[in-house]
Amino acid sequence: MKYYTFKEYLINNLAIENIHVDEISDNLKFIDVPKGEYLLKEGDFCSDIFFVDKGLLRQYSIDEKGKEHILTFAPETWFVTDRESSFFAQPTPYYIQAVEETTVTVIDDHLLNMLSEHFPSFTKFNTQLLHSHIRQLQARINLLLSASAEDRYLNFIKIYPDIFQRVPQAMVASYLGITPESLSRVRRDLAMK
Amino acid sequence: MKYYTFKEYLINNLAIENIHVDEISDNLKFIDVPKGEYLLKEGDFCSDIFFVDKGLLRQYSIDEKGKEHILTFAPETWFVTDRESSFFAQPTPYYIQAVEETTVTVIDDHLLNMLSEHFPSFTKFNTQLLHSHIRQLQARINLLLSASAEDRYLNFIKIYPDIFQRVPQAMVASYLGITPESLSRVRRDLAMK
DNA sequence: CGCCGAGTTGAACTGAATCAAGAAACGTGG
DNA sequence: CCACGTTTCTTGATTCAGTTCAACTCGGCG
Repeated sequence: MKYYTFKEYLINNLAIENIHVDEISDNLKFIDVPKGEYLLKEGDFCSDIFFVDKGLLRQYSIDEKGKEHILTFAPETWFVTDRESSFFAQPTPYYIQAVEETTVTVIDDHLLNMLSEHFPSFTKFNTQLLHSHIRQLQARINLLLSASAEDRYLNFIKIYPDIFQRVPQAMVASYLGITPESLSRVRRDLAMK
Repeated sequence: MKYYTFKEYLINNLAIENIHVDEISDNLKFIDVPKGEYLLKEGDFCSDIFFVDKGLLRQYSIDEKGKEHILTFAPETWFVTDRESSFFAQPTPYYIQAVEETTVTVIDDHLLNMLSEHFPSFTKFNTQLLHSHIRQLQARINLLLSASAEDRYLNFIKIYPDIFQRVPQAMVASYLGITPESLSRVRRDLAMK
């Protein structure tokens, strides 16, 4: 499978000339995150945005009973961050962990400013990304408010069929807000129909 | 109680001189929404942002079974919108309705551009608003994934004590993702403790 | 006075959680 | 390439939080 690098992503989405992107290429920082390792832990502050070049991350929290709750899966060409933590000077309540061995491009404040200054379209693009994120979060809240475990599962495999193949089933359950046992039963019951 | 107008809101948040804000004041459009009336209905497209000057709005969806699910309460100084619908050229799945008689300032694309051009700080402010929205949505998802009806209720009255006083209890239940009956019982049980 | 909408209460029901035990799949080293 | 231990998934029995449906109370208002 071929994935976009961050550079290619910029070219495709911002209508920026290859040659101009090269100017920033030298400034790109990458991080390699081995499977199971963390990019961010509860209590950290994060002002960077991470672009996933290869691999798969998950963002999750741990409640008082020690249960994990997955907020986001981030496969290739996705962004993850908890910029909110540094925006509001409050430590993040989330972990960001590599589900598979993962490589990310680090977009720090310096690079962010640089992109905004060099490419007028970038700010607009960034705003659009935020709107898209909001829409997705709202849709998920709506689903959590209205749909059964089964419906949420069906919705998940429809929207993220690839992710379902790449993560343990228990993580999907955690994303859906149900137990691994329940997800197993939901799947069995669907298979029998 | 004294509320900000949109103008005052700008002055307070953007460090803009009063005199400059006057320049845009003439361009402001207001809408009066009587109690129970709609600002937006399922299937509409919305590129405007609404700033609530006075009153209280709710944004909600209706599922296949006819049940309402409240996504947002927007009291004074809050923004509501489903700009996402016009951003992505998909009709909104949500209704925006006045819970009380409400007055909003309409921030349309024209005004938005004007604000961005005149006030460099506006774009940054706008981005920050979006981030704040994201943080709030994530926190809510996290709560829906991890907390019981009782915990969600306690969290709600802690964060929005004023809203709880202003809307029918059934709407709070709908926001929390439980039935009115369940909320009534949760409250009774808490009162007995 | 009587109606009406909002909230409460009760009893039966149900979807999903919990706890505990097995089965299958997986990868690592011999 | 097999054998073993670990992790992942499934299944069953039981419990529980929250739903459903129906009846009732209360306060406001014509």
